[in-house]
Amino acid sequence: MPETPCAQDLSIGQVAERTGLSVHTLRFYEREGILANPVRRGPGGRRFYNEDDVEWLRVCILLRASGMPLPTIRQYTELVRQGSGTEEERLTLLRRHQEHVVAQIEKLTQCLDLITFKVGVYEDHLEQGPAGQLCAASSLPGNAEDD
Amino acid sequence: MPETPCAQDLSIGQVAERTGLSVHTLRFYEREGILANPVRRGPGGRRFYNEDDVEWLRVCILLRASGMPLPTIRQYTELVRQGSGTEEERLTLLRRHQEHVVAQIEKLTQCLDLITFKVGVYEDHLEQGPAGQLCAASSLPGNAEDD
DNA sequence: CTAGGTTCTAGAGTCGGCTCTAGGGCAACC
DNA sequence: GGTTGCCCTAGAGCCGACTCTAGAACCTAG
Repeated sequence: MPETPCAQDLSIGQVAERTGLSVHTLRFYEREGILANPVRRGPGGRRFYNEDDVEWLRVCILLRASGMPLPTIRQYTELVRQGSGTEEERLTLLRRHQEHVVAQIEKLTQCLDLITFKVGVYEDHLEQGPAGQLCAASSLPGNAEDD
Repeated sequence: MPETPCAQDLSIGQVAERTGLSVHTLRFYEREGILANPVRRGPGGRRFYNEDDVEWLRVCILLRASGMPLPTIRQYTELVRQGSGTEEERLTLLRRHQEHVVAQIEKLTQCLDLITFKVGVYEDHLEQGPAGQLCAASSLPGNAEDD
């Protein structure tokens, strides 16, 4: 049922601009059930969004950015769509993801430590023997890496 | 030129065990040029690895885990294979990745903040109205999310 | 001597997450 | 009335990183 678009309605292109997603991705997300409210359609079947949709998308983008897979986002979206009564489940889902993100940060911090260590090693190495290979045997055996 | 395997040589299966990669992935990584030294072959064309290879793989796994794409790992591997003289390039590559990881951690920390906030909101909500929906209008309009 | 386990190669398949194409509609401007 | 520009659908294509299959060789134990 195509409604008359009102002032604050946004076209898919405008939403793309505001969210940084492509129009392709917006349609794709819709197919994937990632939109909290069903998209209204204007004449000619054109989608209309509002600011709430944009807000919701921003949340989804953030969830994606933190590694939540689309199926999980859909699950969360469905819970929200079902309205009150699903709060506990939403909480559970968010908590699980929270743990996931914490774990990711820990892992990355670990990696960062090693990378930073390696960077340090190379910096020292380049400071000490800047031009040629003065001390040839210092770090040869294949990988100077392994310590 | 199949060499005689010596005591510390490891089969692909043993390396898989030690690294947590599958044998498939090990062969795949080899094809992708991710191994610092060329894999030696025993009779029947069987691969033999040593502890250094395992160490190198562990580094690669860590780089992967921190989001370095395989082509970049290959690039790094090639620099290492080329030996001394490429230290500056390796440093540049590692520094770039370092920045990347730092940015990732920042992003994730941002996401975590929002998720934690949301978790808090739901916790409060569930504490206040635990059983039924006593305060029906408190968070209805589609997404209780948008603030 | 056979059965089971490990390995080999080349190449196909999978999965997640987009991204793009073809083919068409509608509206506005020149 | 043609051109430009945004929009539509259905479906194909792509990319990264694996993951698996088929068919065959080898080694070891029973």
